[in-house]
Amino acid sequence: MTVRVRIAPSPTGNLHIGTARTALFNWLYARRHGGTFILRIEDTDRERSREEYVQNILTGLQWLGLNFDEGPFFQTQRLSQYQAAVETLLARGLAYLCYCSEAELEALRQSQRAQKLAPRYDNRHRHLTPEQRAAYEAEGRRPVVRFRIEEPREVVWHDLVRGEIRWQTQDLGGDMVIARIEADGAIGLPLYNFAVVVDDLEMGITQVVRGEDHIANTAKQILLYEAFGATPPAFGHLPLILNAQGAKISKRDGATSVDEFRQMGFLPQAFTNYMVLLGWSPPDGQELFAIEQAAQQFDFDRVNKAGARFDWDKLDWINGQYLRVLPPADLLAAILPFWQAAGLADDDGPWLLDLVTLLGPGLTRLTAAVAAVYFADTVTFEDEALAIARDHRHLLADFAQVLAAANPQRVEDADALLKSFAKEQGVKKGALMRPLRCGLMGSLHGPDLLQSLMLLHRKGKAIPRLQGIPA
RNA sequence: GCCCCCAUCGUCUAGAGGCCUAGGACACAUCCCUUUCACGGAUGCGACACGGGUUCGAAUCCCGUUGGGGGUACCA
Repeated sequence: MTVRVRIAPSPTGNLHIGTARTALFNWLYARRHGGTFILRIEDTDRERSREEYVQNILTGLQWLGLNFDEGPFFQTQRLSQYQAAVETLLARGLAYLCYCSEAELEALRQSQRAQKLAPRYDNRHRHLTPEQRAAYEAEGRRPVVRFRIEEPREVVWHDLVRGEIRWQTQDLGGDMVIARIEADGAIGLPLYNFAVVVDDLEMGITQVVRGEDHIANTAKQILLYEAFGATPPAFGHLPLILNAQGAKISKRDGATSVDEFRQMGFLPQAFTNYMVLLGWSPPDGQELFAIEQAAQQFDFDRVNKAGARFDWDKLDWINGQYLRVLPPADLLAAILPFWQAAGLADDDGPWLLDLVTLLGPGLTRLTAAVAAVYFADTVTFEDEALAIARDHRHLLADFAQVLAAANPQRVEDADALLKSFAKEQGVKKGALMRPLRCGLMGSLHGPDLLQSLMLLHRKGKAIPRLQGIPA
C-alpha cells in the first residue's frame, strides 16, 4: 500500500519545534517509501485559530525544506463532511445528544475528585426518553453529540515506535463529545478526535505519526474507526522534545517556534539535522547529514522511545559545522539579511566575500556581532584593549605612516611590511600584533589580524583608526 | 487521584543474551597548532537507576521498586 502520512498542526500559535519535528519524521518516512506527505490545518478551534499562524506554519515548513505533496487542507472548510459523519453515527445509534450543562459536568467531576475517582462523564444522557429530551429542549438547553464508548473493553494497537499498547475503555473518560450543536439545531463544529478520524479516513492516511501526547487519543480514535466500519491506519507515537528540566518543551525555554530559531541564526539544514538526531540515529552512526540522506535510511524501528532533552550546545556545534563547509557565496547570501538588519551595509561584493571567508570558520550562528567592527567608522574599544592601544599610540601612528607609504594590497605584503617595521622598531613581530589588534579592532581577540587589517585597509579604515587612538 | 509511556556518561545516542574492559557525538579538562579568540588535531574525565528472577552467561528477557514524562475537556 502506498504510504500516505500527514502533519496536522493547529494554527493557534507559530510553528512549534515539536510540530516541526513531527513533520520532519513524517516527511522522512514519506520520502523513504515514495509516499505522499500531506498538510492539514486543524482550525476547528475558532477562538484561538488565527490566519497569521497559518502563514507562519507555511513559511516555517518551507524554510525547513519540508515540502508537502497535498494540501493545505483546512478543517473549517470541510464542515459538511463532519456533519455527514455525525449523522451516520447518530443514525446507527452509536452517538446521541447529551444535554448536560457545563455546571452539571463540573459538579460531577468535583464529586468524583472528592471520592478520589478519576473524573469522567457518567454517560447519564445515553438513554434519554423522548419526554426527557423534550423537557431539556423546552428548557432551551443546547446539546452536544456524544459518541458511545463501550465498556468494559480493551483497545490494543501495535505502535510503530513503541510496540503493543493496551488501553481499557473504562479509562477513556466516558462517552466522548464529538460535535457541538448550533442554535438552530444543526450539527456544528466537530471536536478534535472526531475531525481527525473523519479526515484521516477520507484522506487515506496509512500511518498516523504524532507526538506521544496523543497516545490516549489513539484509543478513542480507533473506536471511531470501528464505528465507521473502517480499518484504522497504523499509529506511531514519537517521544517528546524536552527542555533542560526534562519537561515538555514550551515557551520560556528560550525558543520554541521555528521562526525564532531562524532569527537566532541557525541554518535550516543544520536545524533539521539536529532535530532528526533528537530521537533517531542512522545505522552507520553518522551525525552530520542532510535530511534527504536520512530519508534513505529512515525507519521507525530506530526511533527512540524516551524523550530527548533539547541541547543548545549541540545545535550550535552542528550549525557551526554547516557554516564551515558552506561556500562563501552561500554563506554571504545567508548572513547578509542579518547584517542588513543590523544596519551593516556595503555594496562591494568581493570585499564582502573576503570578509565572510575570514569570519566563516569562527561562526556558530549567523550573526552580525563579529562583523560589525569591519563596517564601523569608529572603533568601540574594550577597556583593556583601549589601555593597550593608548600605551602604543605613537607606535601605531608610525605604523600607519608606513602603511600609507607602502600601501600593501595582499596579506603577504602586509606581513612583510609588519616584519620590516618591527625590525626597524627593534621589537619582535609578535609584540606588535597585540597593540595593533587593539588599536584596529578594539579588542584582544578576533579573526586573523593580517587579513582583518587588509579588509579594513581596502576600505580606507585602517590608517585613520591607527592614527586616531583616543589619548 | 486514576490511566498510559519511558529509563545507558551532564546531554544526544550505539547496543536485538556472549563481539561490552559498554562504542560514538556534544559539553568539560589538558596538550598540540597559533599573534589572540575560534577552527583543527590528540589525550583524558564520564553511564547500563535499584532489587529480585530466567540463563552456563543479562545493559539487553521477565517481575517489582524508584524516578521521570504524558494524558485525564463542549483545546488541538
